[in-house]
Amino acid sequence: MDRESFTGNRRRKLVPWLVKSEPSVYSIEDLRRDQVTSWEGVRNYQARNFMRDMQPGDKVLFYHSNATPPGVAGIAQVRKRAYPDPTQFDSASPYFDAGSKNDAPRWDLVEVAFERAFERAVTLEQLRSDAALAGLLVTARGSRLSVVPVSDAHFARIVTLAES
DNA sequence: GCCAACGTTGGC
DNA sequence: GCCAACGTTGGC
Repeated sequence: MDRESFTGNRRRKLVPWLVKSEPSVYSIEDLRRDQVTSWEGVRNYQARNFMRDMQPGDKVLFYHSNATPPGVAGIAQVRKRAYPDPTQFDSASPYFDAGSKNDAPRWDLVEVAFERAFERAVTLEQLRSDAALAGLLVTARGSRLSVVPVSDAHFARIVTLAES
C-alpha cells in the first residue's frame, strides 16, 4: 500500500477492493435486500489485515465464488471501519474461534453497503482473458484470499466489462 | 465429488 | 524452526 496516501491512520485516497462470497451463503442479491451487512467470518490473517486497511467510502467488487459461473457480480461500498467480529466469541457460530480472547480479539469485520448489482456478472473467464486485467490478484495462481486490493485501473476496467 | 494449492497446527 | 498432517478454498 502507498504510505504517502496515509495521514496517520486515515487514508485520503479511496482504494478499491474485491471480496469473495459464495452466493449460496451470501450473494449480492442478499446485500441488495439487506442494504448493509457485517462482513463476518474472515479467518485468514492476510485477508484480515487488508480489511483493517479499508476505509469508509472505499469501493468493493463483490465476487461470487463457487458459483456458475464464478465472477464479479456487483459493487458494494465500505460503510464502517474494521472492528472485532463478534462471531469469533460465539460458540454456536461456524466462525467461532476458541483461541481468540475477549481482551485480544483476533478477527475483525467491516460493514459494507450495497451499491449496485451488475446486469451481467464479469466472469472469472473474462477476468483471466482480458489483457488489461493482467496482474489482478484474484486470478493469480493459487490465490485464495477472500479480501484483496484492486488497482484503480483494474477496478475501472471491470466496471467497463460489466457494462459492455 | 475431486483435487490442487494453499494456510494452520502441533510434535519434535 | 522444521515439516507432516490436517483443514479449507474454490474451480471444475
